[in-house]
Amino acid sequence: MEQIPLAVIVGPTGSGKTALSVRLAKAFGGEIVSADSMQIYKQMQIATAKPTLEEMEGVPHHLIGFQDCSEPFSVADYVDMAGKAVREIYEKGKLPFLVGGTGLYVSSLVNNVSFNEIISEPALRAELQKRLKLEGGQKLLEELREFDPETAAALHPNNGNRIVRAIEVYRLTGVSMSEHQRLSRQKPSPYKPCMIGLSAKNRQVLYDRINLRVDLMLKAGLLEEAKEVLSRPGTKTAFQAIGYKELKGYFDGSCTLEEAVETIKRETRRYAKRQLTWFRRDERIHWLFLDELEEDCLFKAARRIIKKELCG
RNA sequence: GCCUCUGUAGCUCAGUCGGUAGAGCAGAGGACUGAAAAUCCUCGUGUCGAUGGUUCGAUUCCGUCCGGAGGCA
Repeated sequence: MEQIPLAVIVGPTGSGKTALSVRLAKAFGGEIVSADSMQIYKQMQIATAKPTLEEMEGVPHHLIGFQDCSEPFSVADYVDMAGKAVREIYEKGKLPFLVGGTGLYVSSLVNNVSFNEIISEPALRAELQKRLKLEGGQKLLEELREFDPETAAALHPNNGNRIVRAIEVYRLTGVSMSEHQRLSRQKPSPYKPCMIGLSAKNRQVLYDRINLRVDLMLKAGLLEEAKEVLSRPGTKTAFQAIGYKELKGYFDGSCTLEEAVETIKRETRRYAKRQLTWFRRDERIHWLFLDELEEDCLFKAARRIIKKELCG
């Protein structure tokens, strides 16, 4: 089976993925498919650092700003949509670029995890959540152990969400979570990925960029955007975005603007750290460091890697 | 000039009735399959301001010096 070449650019927030990927896409005649769980929303621009039209420089971008905050969205939807987008780009004779910082989305697509059946039931989940609150994680974890010892062994009693989900899966399908995971990895990936990771050797360099970017977001009108987003209905998922919920305290007077901004910066830094943890374990990634190479060299190095792996 | 308080982890501070010390925050590492910017786990050695003295032994007691805060003049 013919494999679809796929250039993948990952890295923590604030590492400069957008600028680099646009430049690469122009050099290769490519199009960009975003792998970002928050840039999908229509109403969220500034806080998600969504690329503007100018920043896109005419390069077509997919899966950005198409979803309403009040509509649910999941990895399964993502893999489905992104897979289609990648194939279309490829069939047009262009090189698809997968660019983003949501590790789960990237790996699910690249490794072709299949989420075929619809297995989610809000009522059941709500019931399990209620039980989690009343009976505690330990109790549910022991229940899970009876039909899925493998997943139970990997979960901590405090990680309620995962326990609930694992029980939900079994109740709805009669198949355990661990078995589902095995089945979802059966099909070989149709992609031939070339993965590039953008980061900084010195963590502080990345943190300085993040702090600066948050300040710029404020100047760009983050407060107004936050008021607007917070006043509308939104799903739990959409409201997880960093940059809005942290400002609630300022709006209702329980903290100063300065304190709220510090929280945004700190949460963003922690998020970047978690992203690094996620990406570091993928050995296919070629890492480039923005505090080691000038922007031009970074671009050339990335171009060389992609040429070698995808065009050679 | 005198008096009082104070100096302990990156920060804020506990504490050791003399046997070289621990919380919160910050930070670091990790996990991750339908909420993932979420959720969760693990991690604390630092000339206890400097220097003399007492002591088997001082971060702890005493003296001196150097920072910092306040009070009286």
